[in-house]
Amino acid sequence: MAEKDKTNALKARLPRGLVDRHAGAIKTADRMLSTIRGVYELYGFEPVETPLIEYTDSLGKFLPDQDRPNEGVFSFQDDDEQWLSLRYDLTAPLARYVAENYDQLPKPYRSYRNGWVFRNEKPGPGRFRQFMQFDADTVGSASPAADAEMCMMMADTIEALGISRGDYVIRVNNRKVLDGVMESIGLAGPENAGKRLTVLRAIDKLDKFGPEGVELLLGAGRKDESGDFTKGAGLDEAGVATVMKYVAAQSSVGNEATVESIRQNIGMGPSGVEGLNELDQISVITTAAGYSDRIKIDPSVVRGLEYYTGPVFEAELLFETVNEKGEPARFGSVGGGGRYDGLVGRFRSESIPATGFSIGVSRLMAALTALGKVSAEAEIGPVVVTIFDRDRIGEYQKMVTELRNAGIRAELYLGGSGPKAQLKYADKRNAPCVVIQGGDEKAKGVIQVKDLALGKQMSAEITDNAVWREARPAQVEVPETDLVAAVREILARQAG
RNA sequence: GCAGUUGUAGCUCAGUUGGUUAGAGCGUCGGAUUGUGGCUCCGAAGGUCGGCGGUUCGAGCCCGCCCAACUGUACCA
Repeated sequence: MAEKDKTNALKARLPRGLVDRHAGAIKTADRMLSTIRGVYELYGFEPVETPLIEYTDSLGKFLPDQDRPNEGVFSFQDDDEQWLSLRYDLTAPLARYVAENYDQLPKPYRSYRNGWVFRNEKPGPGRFRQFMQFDADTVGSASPAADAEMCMMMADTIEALGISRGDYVIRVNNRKVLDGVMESIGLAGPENAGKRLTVLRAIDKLDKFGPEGVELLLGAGRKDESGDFTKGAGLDEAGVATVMKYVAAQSSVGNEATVESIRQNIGMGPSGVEGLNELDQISVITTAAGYSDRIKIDPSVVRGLEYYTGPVFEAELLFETVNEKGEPARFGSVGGGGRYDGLVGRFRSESIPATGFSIGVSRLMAALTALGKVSAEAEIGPVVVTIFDRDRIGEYQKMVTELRNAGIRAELYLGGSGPKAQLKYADKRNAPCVVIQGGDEKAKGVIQVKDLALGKQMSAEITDNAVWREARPAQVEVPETDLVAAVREILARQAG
């Protein structure tokens, strides 16, 4: 049975839509999170954390049906048969938390939190089944000032992360205005709910397909590039014209002009007018605060279709980059949010207004990496102490401990290979230097310290291997007692 | 879900009208150099050709079904 049965070996594989994170990505993300946290704290928000698992009904999902219990969310049954789910966003759990602790919390309650969320959907480029969000919410304020603050905080956060003004925009709209447009084309009432949804989705596609695509989706339908056909909303000509006019209402002059243009061009009922008034107020507040160049009212913003009840907003990156394959890629939306006045109220007899937004940390990080705003380069590894005489392993460990006590990252080579492999290992670890003490050095009471970065530079000029080995480039011999000092010198040289 | 494309070594890919033992580059490991990361040279390991069935004297190649991945689209609470 000496031979391993390869055909039965377990295949190491990661489920689709999930990723492993290496050291560099973790450190980069930590720095980002800390930057975001700083902005939220500055605005006066305080942290709160809820678990990854909630009762399924708390998340707003009906009981999973028995055939496909995991449609959209990852769900499972507790031992008391109650359905639990992995959270798919941070808003629904917050609503549950606020409702459950309502009496103790200050109102309005302003909080932030970050964490992993899970969606059981088909993954795609920039779309994962586990990803991180960083949310902030104000619960208990119905004022458009709360919505305006969210927009401004989003803008500040994006800039704090190193994205320049002009490379992003916060687009703002209002669900009540969209409802008003629906009414004006005769799609009011419950019997038109399905059609309204189709129209809203068509509007939402403006930045993806352009006006032509939206027009097709409002009418008969649209064929995608694989030849598959998407059925349209089937509006009549007048309806299509009204919606297209609405979508085109965004003014380059300014937010007030955009609102005015909608007001003039689309006749809508009281709810739509209320929405426009809210947009006006947001516009006034953000302009007064000096944000009018970054926060734009945009009639085509729709956002997720379920729980938003008023203003909705979306942070979009405007620059283009190329992906690994050299194709042009846009990052698009990296965050969004809106007012959800009904969500907390589901748990209570009273209605509780709330507004908030969410930043897609994973996607934003991809964008920042592409922009070169975060370093993608490997971190400096530890100093590696090599082992040349196996029976003196205690002495090598002592050197490692000495370095650690001096506050220097260091490790003992723990593998079983020879000197060459040990140097290769140190190289792969991106070690700044290695410590070497063979029998010769031991006899003299000295050690060798080799600067790997400098050695790499010097190797470019040495073509003959015998010379390369003989020269022992970038290597210094010092008394054992000078170990820490010699290593420090190399670290200082590399840092400078 | 729907549509299209693609599945050959760890990775990127060749593989002729169906014809013997399926190849290359990179990577990995080892040696030249048993005490030194690079370069060079030499060598080795690594494959049920996505799976099952069919046609055929013979299938990586042809046919059918299935699976998976990718892209688009839909959905995204």
